[in-house]
Amino acid sequence: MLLVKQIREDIDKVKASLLKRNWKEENLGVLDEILSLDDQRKKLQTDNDSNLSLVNKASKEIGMLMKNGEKDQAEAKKTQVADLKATIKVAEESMQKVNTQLTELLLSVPNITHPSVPSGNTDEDNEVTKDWTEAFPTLPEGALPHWDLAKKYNLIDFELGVKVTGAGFPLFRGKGARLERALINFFLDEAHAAGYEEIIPPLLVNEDSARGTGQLPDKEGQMYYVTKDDLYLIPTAEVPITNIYRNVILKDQDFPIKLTGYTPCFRREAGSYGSDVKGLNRVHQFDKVEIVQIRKPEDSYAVLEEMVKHVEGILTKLELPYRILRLCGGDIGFTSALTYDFEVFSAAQQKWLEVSSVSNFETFQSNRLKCRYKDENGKTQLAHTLNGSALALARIIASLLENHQTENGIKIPAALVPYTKFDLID
RNA sequence: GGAAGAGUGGCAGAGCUGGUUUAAUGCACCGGUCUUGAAAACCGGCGUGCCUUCACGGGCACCGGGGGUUCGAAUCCCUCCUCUUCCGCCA
Repeated sequence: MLLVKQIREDIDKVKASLLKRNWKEENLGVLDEILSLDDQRKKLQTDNDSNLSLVNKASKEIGMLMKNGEKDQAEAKKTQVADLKATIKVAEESMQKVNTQLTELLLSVPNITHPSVPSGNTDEDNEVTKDWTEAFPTLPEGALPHWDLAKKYNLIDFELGVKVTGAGFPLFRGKGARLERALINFFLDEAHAAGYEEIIPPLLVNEDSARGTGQLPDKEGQMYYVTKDDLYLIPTAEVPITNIYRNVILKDQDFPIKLTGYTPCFRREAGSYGSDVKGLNRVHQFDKVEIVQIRKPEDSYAVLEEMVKHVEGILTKLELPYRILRLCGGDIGFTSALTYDFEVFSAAQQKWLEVSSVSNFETFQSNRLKCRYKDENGKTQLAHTLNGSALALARIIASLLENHQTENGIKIPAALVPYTKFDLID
């Protein structure tokens, strides 16, 4: 959520950013509406505060009068106060109305994009910031997509997942399960080596947490919700891990904050049926290792690059051909200021598959979270939050299987063998 | 799941028979005096959000969350949450 201050200080910048996100010119009026509502809010508060002040003074006087036994005067004061309170009640109702409206509008405005974000409408307008220049893997005759490979080698049983739970809940078995577990450990070790503290968070979160990272109110339908206990299944480890810092004021020595965590992720994916749902491309439950950083604003963009390098390192060790995209205004997420997507080329499907997304949210998320720090002048400032998948398991398994298939079976990359304890799936 | 007790500022801890409490006091922390330096001692500062002011400053709200009673609530009432202890159940 943007601060009103951000809009007030440079409304043209915000407008330009919205246009880059392909907002229609006529919808930009929401910004002026926000400023006008904020003005109303200030006016109402100023007036109401002075009335409250009068009530406080009068109450003290009544106390004194009562003590001195001057009952009549005290009663007279009381009726005065009653009038004030009637006024206050009305004022507070309109304040609440204005505040609700203001929040609602603020929630509808996406983050200000970084100047480097290219304009564009669709994923075709994303900027390739690092392309794959080497040769793509050459696969044997009759190379298969991962869903066929998974079946052939008995790694993933989608039908059993359907039987036990339903569509989109894959069941891993045998070497498939062991490969999954190996990747989790490999990713966590990589993150640990890069200085991230490992967290095993709860997999269900309360409403405050879902609100803190912005899943509520807008993405409500994407989360599984346990009505009986009023809890949400996490769609990503970002939610519980980032919420560690909800309502926190950090000190200088708390930085840098670098956290990683493995969790299963649960997504209802409502409304997305029909597109790219085959195999592991889109599932309701998948494993992911997430990296999260909370940093001071002056560091956040260098940190974003560092996180990109981290993901690159992993993909290199997995011997997967990848490219990096800087998402354009039309494709970048609502909450992000700058996002890099990683895509792995699947030689079997002959297409690029998205495997990771690394973003800087600047203060957009921390404003909602109320995650702040004291700067060198002792002033409280919003921190910057960043996160990225490092990596999402399901799609990495898919690309590993597809790219490393040989006539004899699927070759496990050398870096992963210490984790799998086998070097070939056959 | 049942019973009892408790939730106060970074921590500890008073206030909780409603009205000089602007939330005492101690510790921690920051600045200063003293000192060659440090410690001690002394002096001052020391929560968050919002409104207002060029500024100094002033105002409002917040004592687990929400609601209520009252002219006035940390203090009384309702409700929810959390923690502690005991009982029950259980990996």
